[in-house]
Amino acid sequence: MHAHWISPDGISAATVAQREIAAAAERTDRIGPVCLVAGADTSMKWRDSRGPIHAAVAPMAWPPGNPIAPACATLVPDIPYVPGYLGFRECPALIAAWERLDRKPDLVLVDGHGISHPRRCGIATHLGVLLDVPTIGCAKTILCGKVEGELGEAPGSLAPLVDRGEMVGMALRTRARALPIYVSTGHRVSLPSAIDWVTRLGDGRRLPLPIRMAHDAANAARRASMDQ
DNA sequence: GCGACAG
DNA sequence: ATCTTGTCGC
Repeated sequence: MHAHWISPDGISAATVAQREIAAAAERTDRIGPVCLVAGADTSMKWRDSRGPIHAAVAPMAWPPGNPIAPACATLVPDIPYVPGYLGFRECPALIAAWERLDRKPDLVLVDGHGISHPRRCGIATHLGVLLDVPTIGCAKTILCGKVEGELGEAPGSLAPLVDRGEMVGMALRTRARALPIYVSTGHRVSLPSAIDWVTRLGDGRRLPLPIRMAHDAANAARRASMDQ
């Protein structure tokens, strides 16, 4: 692990780091028993790309059981949002939240892409490699590639997401009459397993439950810090 | 050079 | 990502 995987010195160093992280990422299953599965997301003020980032990691017992408190952290990012480099902006805050957890989750669903990224290094892959934890990417829109064929209308329908001849993820219809989400391998989880987990963790909404819990917790942290 | 561009 | 209320439809 290298310092420039977290804070590279400039855009070209960041690009080099992403290629190294992508090479270190594992696309096959290396998951232990899953007792705790988490969602990870961030929240920030409107039109304030340099303002503080509020990150949350929200664990849930698996199989579902007693509620578990999410962990949050707030950090001012070094860089504004640049498409393709989200991991450098948001991973530090997410890692700070992760370190506040009493029990570390066995699997993390991240809001954003895994390997469905121009250099196969989306935020789910970035975070997974930095923490050496199994991760899955769940994105609401495409960053690169295109959906091959027609996606069915029924919940559970799948269609490959292909970039430069490589299948990098799947479009998944999680809910009737809703746009699909794009599921990809982050780290240490195969694509079929990723689809299985996202399906199992779905509860009739577009995004899987752990990601929504993290989204809500990050928003609550931001609001608490704002009106005060 | 042009267009596209997660959160 | 985020602002903001109601309103319409299943």
